[in-house]
Amino acid sequence: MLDPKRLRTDLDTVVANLARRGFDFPADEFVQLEARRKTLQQETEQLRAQRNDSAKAIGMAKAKGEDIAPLLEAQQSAKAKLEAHDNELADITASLQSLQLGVPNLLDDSVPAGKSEDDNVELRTWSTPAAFDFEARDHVALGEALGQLDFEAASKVSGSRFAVMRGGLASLQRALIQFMLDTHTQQHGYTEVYVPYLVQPDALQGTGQLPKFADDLFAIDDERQFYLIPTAEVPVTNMVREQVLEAAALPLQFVAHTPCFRSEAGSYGQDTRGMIRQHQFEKVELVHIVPPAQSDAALEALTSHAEAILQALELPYRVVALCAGDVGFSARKTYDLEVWLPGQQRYREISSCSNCGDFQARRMSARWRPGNDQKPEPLHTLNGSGVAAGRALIAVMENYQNADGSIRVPTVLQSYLGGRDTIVA
RNA sequence: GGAGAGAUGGCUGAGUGGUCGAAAGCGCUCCCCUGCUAAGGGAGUAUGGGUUAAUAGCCCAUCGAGGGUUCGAAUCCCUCUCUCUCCGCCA
Repeated sequence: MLDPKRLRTDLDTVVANLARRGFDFPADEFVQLEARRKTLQQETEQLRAQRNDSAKAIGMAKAKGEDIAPLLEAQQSAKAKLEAHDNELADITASLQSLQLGVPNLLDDSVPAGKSEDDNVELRTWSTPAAFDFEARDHVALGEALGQLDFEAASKVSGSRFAVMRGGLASLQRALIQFMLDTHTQQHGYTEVYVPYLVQPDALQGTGQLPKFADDLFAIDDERQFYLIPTAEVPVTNMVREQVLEAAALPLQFVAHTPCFRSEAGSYGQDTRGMIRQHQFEKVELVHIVPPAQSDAALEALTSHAEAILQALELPYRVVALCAGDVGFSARKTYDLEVWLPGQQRYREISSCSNCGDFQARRMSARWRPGNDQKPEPLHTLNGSGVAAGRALIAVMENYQNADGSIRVPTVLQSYLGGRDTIVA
């Protein structure tokens, strides 16, 4: 949610900023609603003040034993008027609210111009893709040849966009997750958290998935309103909702491993081969909760923490700055890490690191107190994958493949697999 | 799943229809007094919104949430949520 004060006082700048994303802010509608809200709210509050005064007067008159009948009569007529005002104000407020909940975050000035992912800007690359003296296979061919990746079994159980893994591959994914968690907690100062995988609508509204992106989510068919989390960002960031944190308690850095569930509606035909795009995948997520002045630096730090994982795994990758048209709804700036996949001969997203500024904090009312005598202010929130385990597994398979179809285990993972250095059929 | 109790400001805890946004205590902040690691006196100390140059005033809202009754609700009624205790069940 954008700062409502800014929307009122600095609308032109806001509209121009949102236009960079290709978002057309309904300025006329907003100004009209806002003007109506203002007068209506003032009138309503005035009526209420009058009612309060009269009620007090009635109480005092009654205490003195005076006749209160005429006073009561006057109150009756004022009551209907107040009620009408109340109702209209509630309508206007609801309209304004839903308008505002659908508006994406403002972009940071450093976000490059552009419309789609084709306009993203490569910032740096790390390492160079290895040359194979045989034809590199993709993870599907490798996994099926190993007999450890089974899409047929998965589709029998759950349909398309699911995978079953067995043996070495299943263990390898677990090792990756374990390694990532250990690295972030032991070397990068994160606190590991375990969180619910089912969340309520308020949490999703807090991080920005709702109300606009309900189609991307899996809702539980139950009288209780649960959704499966699309990312750990949702439960982890919402841990600070409706709180006022003391300055001394900040910054917070959390890491969580969770499965993620995405409906992938609207991605028909995209990445249908293999497990690049699944309804269910494992991810290690990093979340920072910081004072506003620190969020720019925190984004760089968080990104470097995700990079450290790929470096330790010796996977070639590049860092791109998302362009204006590609930055997500809640973010004001995003870096993507893209890992090299020999099977596809291209870089694919494996981590997305975003600074959401105060956008999510406003939605969930997560605040901090800058100083003893100061009022609470919205915090800044950041999140990033550190990294997506399913895609990390694919990257390891494809980059570490041998001519015979076996897969070498990256050095840092070997201790997690009982010293094993190769995955074989 | 069954039975019961509860939810008030940073904390403890009063308050069952009328100057209650809320006593008191604790904590915290500032000032005064005091020559000393103490005590005493005074003032202040919630959040959101509106208005405003203003985190100065003033106004509105908020006593778990949402409805209702009433001229008036922390107080009465209804629904829901959560917490605690006991029993049952389970990982």
